[in-house]
Amino acid sequence: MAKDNQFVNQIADIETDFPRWYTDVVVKTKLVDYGPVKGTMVIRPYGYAIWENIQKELDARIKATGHQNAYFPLLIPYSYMTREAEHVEGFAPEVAVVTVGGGETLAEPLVIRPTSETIFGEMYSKWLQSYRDLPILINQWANVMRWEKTTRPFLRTSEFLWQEGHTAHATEEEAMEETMKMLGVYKEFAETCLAIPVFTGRKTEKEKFAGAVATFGMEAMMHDGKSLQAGTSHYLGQNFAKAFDIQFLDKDGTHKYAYTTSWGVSTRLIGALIMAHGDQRGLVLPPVVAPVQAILIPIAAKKEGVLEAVADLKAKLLASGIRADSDTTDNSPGWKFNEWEMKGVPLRIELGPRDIEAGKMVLVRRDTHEKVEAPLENAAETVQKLLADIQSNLLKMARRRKEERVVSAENMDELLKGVEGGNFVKAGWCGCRECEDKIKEQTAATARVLVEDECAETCVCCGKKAKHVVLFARAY
RNA sequence: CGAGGUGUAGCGCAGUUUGGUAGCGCGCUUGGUUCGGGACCAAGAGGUCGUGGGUUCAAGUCCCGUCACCUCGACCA
Repeated sequence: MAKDNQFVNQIADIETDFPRWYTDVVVKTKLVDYGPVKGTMVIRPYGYAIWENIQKELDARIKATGHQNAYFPLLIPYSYMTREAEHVEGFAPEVAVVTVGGGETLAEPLVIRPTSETIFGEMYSKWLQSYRDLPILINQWANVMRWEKTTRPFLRTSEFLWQEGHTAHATEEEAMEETMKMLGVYKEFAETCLAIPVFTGRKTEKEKFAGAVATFGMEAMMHDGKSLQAGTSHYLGQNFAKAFDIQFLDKDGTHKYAYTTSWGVSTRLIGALIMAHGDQRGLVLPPVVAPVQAILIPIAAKKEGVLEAVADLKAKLLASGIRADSDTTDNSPGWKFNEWEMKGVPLRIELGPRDIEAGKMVLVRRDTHEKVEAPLENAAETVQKLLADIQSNLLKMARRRKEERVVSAENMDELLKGVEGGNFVKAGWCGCRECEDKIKEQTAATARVLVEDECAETCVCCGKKAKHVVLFARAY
């Protein structure tokens, strides 16, 4: 028991000190380390492997919906930023600007992209001639930089990795369809791969992307009941088309502005993963994106045949596509159990002399801590099945939490009580900015998304007739 | 940008009140014994005390400046 406490003390308490728990976990599990420049992070191999798995799964979905990958430049002429009024207003305060190159002051300053609508817009206006050229469906995987005031690894860093899709369409309907389609892709991806159920919906004017006509977001509930915006999809209308002259000659012989969209998810998803599934022992990674799906721990490794059996089993698992690894260091088994649990590996396999003699292995699930024995024969199938079960169980548990922690509020007291209890709160809203601001001021909760197909009588704040039902929550 | 906090060995910290040869735990290296929930023994390596100046016979410690990072707020994927 004493040793148990010693272990627990290595990470802050998840219930009472969640922020500290988060930073403890990301650093101790070697997902990330702080960079020398404020707000920057080094994504270490273990963390980057998660990102690669996210990329692999999401990229396949982006391509399956007809998009192609490309790469646009990091540096954007400052003047591009100023062409769309709302866009520059939103992003100017947080761009990093390059003013010197090769030792000389530049004629025009360059911004390090905070997002790429402007340079995509500029290029699309060059490339687009005819309605036959539409739609243009391009995605890029890139880094972007935003000079954030306060930062936390994965959740908010000055530089982060993401994918940004930028599309151009002939009609409003098509562009809107694209916007919703990609929001749907994100939702399916989050649930299937990350085991994170999400709320999706339209954002309020205040929370909208700078320069968009409408922004749709997906919000995920974290362990502490706060919300994390895990992805967004924007319908840009003709705002950027007009600012960048993205025109085409239509069938009817007239020039028309295109309708554009943009959508993105970032390395913040890794933060979502950590905060949605983690527990007191550390990370809990869904098998689909876990860098190591099964960790093999030899017991009494120096006894004859143990290491050979471990290597043998590992090879078998690898051969059937399971991301298996073995820990053959000199640390004690107990040390390894705790270490790999903290690192969130979905499945641990113990193999010792007694098991080998009996032709079996011991399997321990990270999600339930359930310990089972299984024959070494057909080990790969057993492991595959367990991994699939862990994946679906994580989603099930997250879904249950998500459903249990949505409450309704009729007035400000109920709204405050709701969010203080770590809930998402549904409430009526009159639609005015004053009420939205007042709610934030009094409850620290913001409008996450507008809820469709639900009605409310009155605004939770002013009591006037409600226009929308809004999902309120405190957010990261 | 506002409010707090912290900079001493790879990591976590003590030492600063009251100035007097740089310490502890973990980790690391070597050898040995161990191994089914964070093992143990022995011997080692490792620090211009964030940085610049000042006071002093003497500064990790006192004074002035400065930089960085962390946390919390206002802004954001």
